[in-house]
Amino acid sequence: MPELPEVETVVRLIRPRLAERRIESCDVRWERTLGGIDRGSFARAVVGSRITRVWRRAKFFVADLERAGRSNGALVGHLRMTGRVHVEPREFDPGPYVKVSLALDDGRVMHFIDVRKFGRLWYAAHSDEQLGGLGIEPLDDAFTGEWLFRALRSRRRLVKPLLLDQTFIAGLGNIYVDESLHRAGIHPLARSDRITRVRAGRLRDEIRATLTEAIEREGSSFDVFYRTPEGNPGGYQDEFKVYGREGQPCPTCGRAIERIVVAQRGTHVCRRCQRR
DNA sequence: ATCCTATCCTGGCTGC
DNA sequence: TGCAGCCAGGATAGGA
Repeated sequence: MPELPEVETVVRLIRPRLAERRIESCDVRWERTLGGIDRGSFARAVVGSRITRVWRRAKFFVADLERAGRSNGALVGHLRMTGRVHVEPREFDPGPYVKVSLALDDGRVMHFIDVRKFGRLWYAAHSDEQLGGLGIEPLDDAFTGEWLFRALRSRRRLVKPLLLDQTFIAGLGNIYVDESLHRAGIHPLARSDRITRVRAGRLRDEIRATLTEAIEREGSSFDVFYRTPEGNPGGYQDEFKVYGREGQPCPTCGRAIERIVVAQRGTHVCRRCQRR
């Protein structure tokens, strides 16, 4: 599923194709993708705008807009589970699952494609409408071991659901939480307020290493859904140590990886390497 | 404060 | 081969 590394990959690939482009028209095939406004309002808001900057926050991608020389809010997107973004020539066939298409002034078209319809492409007068409640960005300098230690201690929750909570740390999803916890030797059912300073520091380092390595590999593609905007799969799924490896040996100790359910999420864990 | 369940969706898989 | 039923999963709302 698209998490921080996948969205970062998407942003890096679409940025050069969107920056400085003007939106000339739009075609909305599934209105609910717009997240609450009707297609007419959406079109009035975005058509005629120029995209000034493309960036990422957590699992959101953002395209800042400007019209008549003045800031005009932003397009804010979330791929949820099966969303994809393509920026392609007019002749490109986006397939049956395209939800919103934005025609650009260089002849290309940005397509928002989504099989399961959970993804969203909002127009926001201010991007904080979607981004305001998010927690710390795990690749920011402010995300230190000491910060994480204190933050974990200030809550009394199971560590995995807490790491998935986007108001706590923004950008991690099921895959990278399982991988980071394994690399840090922490059991997903560990209580957040019982994690020591040393182990919190280790967890911070492993979260950052996991995300950084995944970005280098252009994300993870373990099923048919996630592809880069150029249609290529990512490569990080080959590095998974626990995710999707139930019954297979732990790369560290050889014990069979177990699959349990934590917070209604499939959770992959090595009982020998990960301590509660 | 925290946890649990349902909801949104549909392709793909399992089992008969 | 066909089909019913279940599952995955990010985020959120509402209830316990």
